[in-house]
Amino acid sequence: MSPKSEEQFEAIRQERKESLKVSALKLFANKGFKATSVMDIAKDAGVSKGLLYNYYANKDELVKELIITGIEKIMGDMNMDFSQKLTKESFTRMIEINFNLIRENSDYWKLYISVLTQPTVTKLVSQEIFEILAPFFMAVTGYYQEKGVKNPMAYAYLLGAIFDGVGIDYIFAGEQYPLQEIKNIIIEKFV
Amino acid sequence: MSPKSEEQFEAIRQERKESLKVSALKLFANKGFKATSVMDIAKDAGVSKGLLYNYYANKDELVKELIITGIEKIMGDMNMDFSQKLTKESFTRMIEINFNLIRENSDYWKLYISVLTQPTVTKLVSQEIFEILAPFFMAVTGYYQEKGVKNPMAYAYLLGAIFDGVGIDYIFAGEQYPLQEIKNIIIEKFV
DNA sequence: CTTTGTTGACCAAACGTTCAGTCAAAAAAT
DNA sequence: ATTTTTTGACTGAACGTTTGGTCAACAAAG
Repeated sequence: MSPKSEEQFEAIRQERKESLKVSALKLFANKGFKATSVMDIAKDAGVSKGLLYNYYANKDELVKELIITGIEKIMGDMNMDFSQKLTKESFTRMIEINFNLIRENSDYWKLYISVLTQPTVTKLVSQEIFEILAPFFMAVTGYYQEKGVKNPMAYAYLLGAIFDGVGIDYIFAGEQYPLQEIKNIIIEKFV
Repeated sequence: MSPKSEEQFEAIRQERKESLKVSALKLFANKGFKATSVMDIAKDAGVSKGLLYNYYANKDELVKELIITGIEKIMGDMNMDFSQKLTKESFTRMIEINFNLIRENSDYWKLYISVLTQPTVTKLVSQEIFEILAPFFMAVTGYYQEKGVKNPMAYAYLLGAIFDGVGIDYIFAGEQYPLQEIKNIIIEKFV
């Protein structure tokens, strides 16, 4: 019936979409959303400008998908079980994994931070980000509640802010930034 | 010799430049550098596009001046005397002033953060920012050295990261963000 | 008149987006 | 085997806008 099987076409499409996403992530993270043109992305992925519009309705939808799958990936890598309470050990492990992510997955971090900053992009995804991060936030709050601190929610907010701040400064300062030492201080003070 | 005294002209020029800076700051902070057009700025300031180029060589120079005078203003408002050692009291006061700045001067913060993020803009001012922040960083490091912690420099970096992270999250979350409570935790843990 | 602030029409370049048309590959027909 | 037909991924020229930046001309004021 058809010249190629649907599975073959699907495979080709997934490959191309992935290739476009890889290029777009790299460029958005290192040049910024507005500063990256659709042509830049297509060139980097080795395809024509038109093909990008076969796979994504527009530039906005592309960045939206990038951010959401990015955060989901990071949350997945963090490998936390939100259904049960955090222990000292799992909490420490979570912090350590997060610091590894900052170093190893810095492009995702750059994109995520630039989203928090650039209001044009924020509008597109703020609700989704909030929903994805909610369980994480709840778990951390629960941990501090258990610990009996005065203001568990503020602690959770603060920890999130620290991750954001360390990430942004690491991006800015580069390899010389003392990630290890800072991680140790945080574990000492906040576990 | 001149139809108006040089002082009069200078006053007019300073007024216009200031007006353009106010508009540019507002728009850069809330729309982003790339997303804000020169026309946007001129309209907001109530002047023509051409006049902007009478006062600033180009868009880059405008944002550069904004960022540098902005950080200098914040550092000035922080009112720290770097020539002498920080005490528990002055250190606490510094943290409190910084938190006030986050709330009261959020446009400067947004711009500063977006600079750290957007590589196009970063290149323009990274050296200057580094130089302006250096004394602050040294003083904080000295404080922790005096305190006898294991890694004073890492503490200074961490405190800087916390300011950045709290600032960015406050911008993102808005008025509901528990700035006060977080400030108290920081003072409790880091003074 | 001279000087200086100010304007807005103007420009080339770059932008996101569209779409008529091309092409290799596979199925169907011969 | 060979030819024909059908498919959908893929291209790139073209479109309408918008951009950062220029400049000749004008306004205002001594």
